[in-house]
Amino acid sequence: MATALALTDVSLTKPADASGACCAPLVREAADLESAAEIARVFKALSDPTRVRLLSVIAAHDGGEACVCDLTEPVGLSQPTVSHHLKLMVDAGLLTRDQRGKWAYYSVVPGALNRLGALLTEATS
Amino acid sequence: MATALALTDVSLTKPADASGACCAPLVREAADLESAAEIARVFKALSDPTRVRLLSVIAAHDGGEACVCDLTEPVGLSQPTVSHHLKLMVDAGLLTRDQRGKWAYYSVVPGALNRLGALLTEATS
DNA sequence: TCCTCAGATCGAAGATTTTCGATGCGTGAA
DNA sequence: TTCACGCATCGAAAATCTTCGATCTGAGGA
Repeated sequence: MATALALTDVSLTKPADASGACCAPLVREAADLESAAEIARVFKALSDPTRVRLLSVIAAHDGGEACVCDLTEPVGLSQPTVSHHLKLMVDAGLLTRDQRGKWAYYSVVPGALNRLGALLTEATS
Repeated sequence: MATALALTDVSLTKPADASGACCAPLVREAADLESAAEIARVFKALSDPTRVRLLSVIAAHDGGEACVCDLTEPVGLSQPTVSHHLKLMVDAGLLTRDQRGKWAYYSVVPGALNRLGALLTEATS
């Protein structure tokens, strides 16, 4: 299985300029099996309170990035658990990991949340 | 516990016209424990491929609504399983249920997906 | 080289989810 | 009233997820 199914894959599955330009991709037509699974995988990355907090803390952190040591205390979980959640979000294409020296810095993938939100939001203003 | 935590609750938690008007609510500041749990609960409703398909099929169906008998065949699962998934989405505030005669018609809550998408999308065009 | 530290990985325990067949409930028709 | 139908609910089995302590790896300093 592919380990790095980024959000770009989801948006590429259903071009925004398809037939009807009325609704959000999810609403426009019945999603096929494959794209439904891709979409669900990304939403699953945000389906846990701990991961929502991690994403939020990272984004609000200084410079838009944070290392694991910055994250264990805010969420009150062990280091292996935090590492596990971060890996899930990296695999989902929501976060990137950058190793600098002894530290691993995580940051939100630019545009990832926007692309995910566009799946849900109608095109009509 | 409250069974009907609709999406409106989520958006009310963090008013869009807060301090900084730069980013999406999720990114603006560290989400507290309570709102993170609320947000995750709604995303969890979309974290299963079957539920993504159900939502999509319902929205694309004639009149924007569908009964359970219309949904079992597209997703290829048993009637109790489909009923279970639909109940989860109703509880999450994504669907409404309308019983008419012997049939129960499900439809997407107007604006629910838009509000959810607004959580992810930056305010700046 | 050796030690320390940050973080990933490895089992494993417990909780949650997904799914089904069986059954109960309410509606409308006979 | 009785029957058939649509759907919800009820266990229960299997799969998946969350979490942890223990351990491994890799980088930097002494």
